Parts: sequence; C-alpha cells; structure tokens
Amino acid sequence: MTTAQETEGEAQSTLSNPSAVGLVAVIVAATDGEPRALTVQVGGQARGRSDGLPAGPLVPEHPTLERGLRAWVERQTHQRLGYVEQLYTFGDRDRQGDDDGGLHSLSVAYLALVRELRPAGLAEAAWRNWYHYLPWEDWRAGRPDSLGEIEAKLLAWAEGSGDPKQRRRREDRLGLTFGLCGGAWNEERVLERYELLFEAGLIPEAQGQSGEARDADLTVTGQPMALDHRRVLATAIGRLRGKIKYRPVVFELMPPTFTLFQLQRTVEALSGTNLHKQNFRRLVAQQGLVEETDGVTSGATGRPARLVRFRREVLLERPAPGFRLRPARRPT
Amino acid sequence: MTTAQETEGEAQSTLSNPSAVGLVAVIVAATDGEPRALTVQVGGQARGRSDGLPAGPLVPEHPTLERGLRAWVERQTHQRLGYVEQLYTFGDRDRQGDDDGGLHSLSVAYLALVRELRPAGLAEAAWRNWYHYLPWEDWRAGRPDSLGEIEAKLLAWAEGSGDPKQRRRREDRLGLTFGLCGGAWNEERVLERYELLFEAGLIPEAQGQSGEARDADLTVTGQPMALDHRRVLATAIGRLRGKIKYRPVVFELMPPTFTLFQLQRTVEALSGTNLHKQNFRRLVAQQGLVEETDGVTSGATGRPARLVRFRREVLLERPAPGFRLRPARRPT
DNA sequence: TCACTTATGCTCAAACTGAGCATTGTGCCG
DNA sequence: CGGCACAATGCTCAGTTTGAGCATAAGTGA
Repeated sequence: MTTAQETEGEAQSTLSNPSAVGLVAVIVAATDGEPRALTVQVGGQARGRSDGLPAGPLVPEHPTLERGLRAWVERQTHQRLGYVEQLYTFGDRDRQGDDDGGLHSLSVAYLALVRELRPAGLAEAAWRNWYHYLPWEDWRAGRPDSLGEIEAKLLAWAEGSGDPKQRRRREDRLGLTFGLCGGAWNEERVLERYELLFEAGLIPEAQGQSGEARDADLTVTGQPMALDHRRVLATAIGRLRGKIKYRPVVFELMPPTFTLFQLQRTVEALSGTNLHKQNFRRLVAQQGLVEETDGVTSGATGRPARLVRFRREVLLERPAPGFRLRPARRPT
Repeated sequence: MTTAQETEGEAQSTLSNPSAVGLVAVIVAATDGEPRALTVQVGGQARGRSDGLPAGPLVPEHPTLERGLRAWVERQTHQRLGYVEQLYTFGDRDRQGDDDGGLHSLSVAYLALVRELRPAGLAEAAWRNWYHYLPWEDWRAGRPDSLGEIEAKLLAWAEGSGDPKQRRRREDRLGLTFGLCGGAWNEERVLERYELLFEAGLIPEAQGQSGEARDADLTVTGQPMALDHRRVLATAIGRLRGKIKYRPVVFELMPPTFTLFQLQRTVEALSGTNLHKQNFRRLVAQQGLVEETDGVTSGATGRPARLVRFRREVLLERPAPGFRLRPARRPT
C-alpha cells in the first residue's frame, strides 16, 4: 500500500528503486516421445561449468516483455517460437546466486514451446531431457526407482524436526506433494516437490547445502543446474502439465501432421504419466481436436496409422479444449 | 538466449541493466455478496485524481518478493493477508504510463485475498465493487445491458478493418472473448476481453485514445483507473475465476463460519454468474469442503440455515478441491 | 504363413451432471 | 392463531462422461 503522498505526481516515479532485471527462458520441445529443454553451459572456473537455462538481460528496445523475449530467442537460436507464456518472476535474495552489489535482482521467466529442434544454434547449447534434472517426475515406466531413496530421506527430514507440530506439518506436505502418508501423486505439483526437496537439503544448489546434498547420487536427485534454474524448470513443467488439460498447447510441439499415438506419447512425456490409449483417442475425437489427413504412416512396425492434423477451429468452438489426463493403470 | 561469453563469470552480472521495478496489489474481499478490491486515489492535478490500485516500490529488505509484499501491505493496511499469489509482471513500455527516463519499468502484480474489510486504514483508500471498473463482467442479473452497446462498437471495429483477413481474425476474437458470432461466454477470459476493448479504442486509458473512448459512457465501459491498473485488475479477476474451480481459495474470503448460500453468493460474485443452488450444495458436500457447526442463522427471513466451516483436511485429501462452476439457466 | 506389433472399433457398468419437484422450518401479517 | 412468503434441504431422473477392457484389422519380419 502506498500513502497518498507517495503516489503523488503524474509519473509515479516513486516506483523506481533501480534493480537488475533479467530474462530466463525455458524453451521446450518434444521429440522421440521425450520432453526436452534447451540448456546452455554457464559458470566460470571456480565451481566448474554447469548446465543452465538460456538467460540474458532485459532488452529495453522492445515495447513488450514478451516481444523482447521472442526477438532475443529467435535471433540467437534461429528457432521460431510458437507459444510463449510468462511463467513467474523470481526475486528471492538468497537464491538468485548473486546480489549484484545491493541491487535487488529479478528474473522474469518465460516458457516457450517450439516445434522441432534445430541444431540449437550455439555451440554451448544442447537439448536435454528434462527428467535428467528432475528424475522423480517421470512415472511413465512406473514409479521411479529413485523415489524410494528420496522418500526415505524426506521422512527422515520430517522426523528430524524437534517440534512435533512442525513435524506434523512436514508430514502433511510430504503427503500432499509426494503422495506419502496416504496422499496421492499429483503430477502438477512439480514446483512444490522441488521446493520441498530444496528445503529438506537434498538439492545441491541450496547454498547452505548439507554434505548430504553435495554427495547426493545424481541419478536419485537429478542433475543440478546453475543458480536457481532447476526451480524455473520445475515451474515450467508444472505449468505446462496444468495447461495441457484445458488448452491445446501440445500441438505447438507437434509437427504439421502426426499420428494419434505420437500425440499421446507427447502428452505422456509432458505429464510424466501413461494414458489409456483407447480412451485417449476417444477424448481427442470427441473434442474435435484433430482432423484426418489422407496420409498414413509407413515403415514402422505394426499397422500403419492415419496421420492427422490439429484442427484450429476448436479454438473457436470449445471453451477449454485440452486433455484431462486420466492415467492408465499399467498397460498403455 | 545468450552467447557463451555473455554468461561467463560466476555472478552472471550481465543480467543487470537496471530497471525501475514496482509492486502492485489487487487486494480482494467479498462482503454482502459483492466482490471488492481495495483502491486508492492517485494522480496529480493535471488530469485530476483517479482510482488506482495500491502500488509502491520494491523493498529490497525482504528475502522474498512475496514476503516483501505481505509486510508492505500488512503494515499499511493492518490487514492480515490470507492468500497471496503472484499474478503477472507487466512491462509494456507504452502502457506503463511513464518511462522513468529511459529505464524499463516493470510492475510485479500480486493478488491477495482478505477475509474481512477493515476501514481500509488509509483516508485515501476505499473498497470498491470490482464490476464498477469492468461492468460487462457481471452476468449475475443476466446479460449486462451495457453489452449491447459494447458489442455494437466492437462489431463496428471489426468491420472497420480494411483487410478482410484481419477483419476475419477480429471477428474470431470477438467470438472467443465476448461470445459474439456464435461463440460462448467464458467467464475466465476477463483479460482477453479487456485487451480487446483496449485495442478497439473503447478504453479511455489508452494513450492514443479516440474521441470515442474519451466520451465513453462510463456505465457502459466502466470506471477508468490510473495507468494500466484496470488491466491488472482484469488479470486478477480472470485468475481468481479460474482458480476457484480447482483450489479452495474462496474460503480465504469467508468468515470462520458461514452458510452454504453465503458461500454460493461469494462464488457467484467472483465468477459473475449464477449457480444452481441444489447442485452447488451437492458439489460442496461431495467434495467434503465444509463441515457443519452446531450454529444456525437467525433473524433473517426464511428458514434458518446451518452454519458450516471450511474443512482444512480436504487440502490433504483431494487432489484439486474446488467448484467447477456450472451456471444455472435463469432461476437460482 | 506365423508371430508380433500397433491401430481402431465397440461395449458396459459406475460415477457425474444438469434440471427440477417436493418438503420443511421461520418470521410476518392479518 | 392460520396462512403466506421465503429460504433451506432432500431426493429423483434422464443424459453424459469415465474408466477398463475385449475384439478385430492391417502391417512387418522371420
């Protein structure tokens, strides 16, 4: 809130307080049924280089943040960005990794979806499977093995709280986010899970990292990223997993024509779960999300599949077209 | 994207490029079945004062943006903020209202829900019904009258486009957002509607405002706000309307105990639609969102209603407890 | 030609929705 | 005090939507 005096004056320039503002982008593609994010190598000599998300300064030339981001990414990667969405603005003092000399430093994070992956343009850039960084999020082959160890440590962390009230609260959170203590796994709570692991000291990026995290088995707690970028990635995944349920954004990741099964694989890749095949097709058909082309697949094993394309008209018809993911028990 | 050189160096201080960053808050309450936002008086002598949202500088003392906001609001309004959520970071050069001498100016907007409305603390602050600013969003008494005039003007705007392709696109957008041309009204697209009106020149806040907008009947296009604050408000309403469907946030606006009908009124106030009473209760009951107290209402006309309270445990049980609003035809 | 693999069609019971009708308490008004 | 108006609650019912499978079709490779 601001007092009347503070807001006096047309320009409202009391908003100032110069800060360092940067952009971060989670650029997502899906090929071969795997979800991928564009990563770059960052970091100097001291701690060695590590993977990070593409980040850069806010360019003041553009009228809009989003347009600035588009131009910046497209110039650097020669990628045509399809869908772009603002994710979140991160501004935690103690987690940005730097303080930039007393300035508050903010990162405005964006999510972008691209259709195909080009050679990534930059030498230092690479497309990486995002579960490489968050392995516990991939349930497509059943419950990830790494979860056993993670749960044990999380439970120990909850137990370790002296205050029984706090311990209760921690257990509740475990139930909510990781489905422990009788809770169910909710694939959208990616960020909450990451934050919980962070708090529990299982994430090496944490500054006051315990020896625990530093020695962590990376196949269990995943590949670290520079600064707070894994948090940004987790935010992106969570958002995307939520969005595909009520907006046809997956098609931004698909080639012009594709089979229903390829579509399913992509949705599964994003959501990290398996879907019931027949019901998936029924859903897609009912919603009118695609229309048939006269092409069929060839070459691959099994019966050839009809190629379909996205029906842009649904955007005008349906209020909220998307996939309300219903996981299959076990067989796809 | 950033070249390898640009990300060189531990501190990643190339993110810099100092900018002016401010906070804006949409503080929401619901009383007497009306949705309200806390507004303040802003602006100098030149254009006269006008309503605005509470806004202030980013305070660098706090470790987290959100905590900074909480402290700031609670200190100024003596309001205890229940739920707080980051909304969006606005950074359009041409719409911030000021350029602050070449700095890019950003506003990080937050949504906060409060349970009761205190006298608002500040002399200049007031709780206003949010439909005062966006009258076309309130469908509780049926289709708003003002929509007739709005539609006429929007259609004229679409027609007015020389390029038939652009005109087609404009018509599609009208259908999507305002439900014209055979589309359906989707109560979540608050921001899209506002932006469309803005583009169509019906919003006086637009800088290159036509005489049209300036002379607009405020009962039709709503009360203007300072700077871009109506856009922020529209963002908040849209977000909240979406959120109540899958997260029990409405309870942040309710007193400790309440009747099911009061709850329904609140949900209706937020969503701007009417709901089928019996089905609404069934939904609430099925989801286990509330538990009965042994109190009942008294005094009012009609049969006394049981008082209930929010069942916190649902947060631990249900994956996504909320109201999937199903509007009633006409009778409540 | 057989074995295998994936694509597609179709069925069925259970759960969920959208709309109403019917009944039950209360305060108020002659 | 009986009748009314007005909410609160209970309950029904048909039409959909879901979750799970069974069955068949149509290629590939041995």
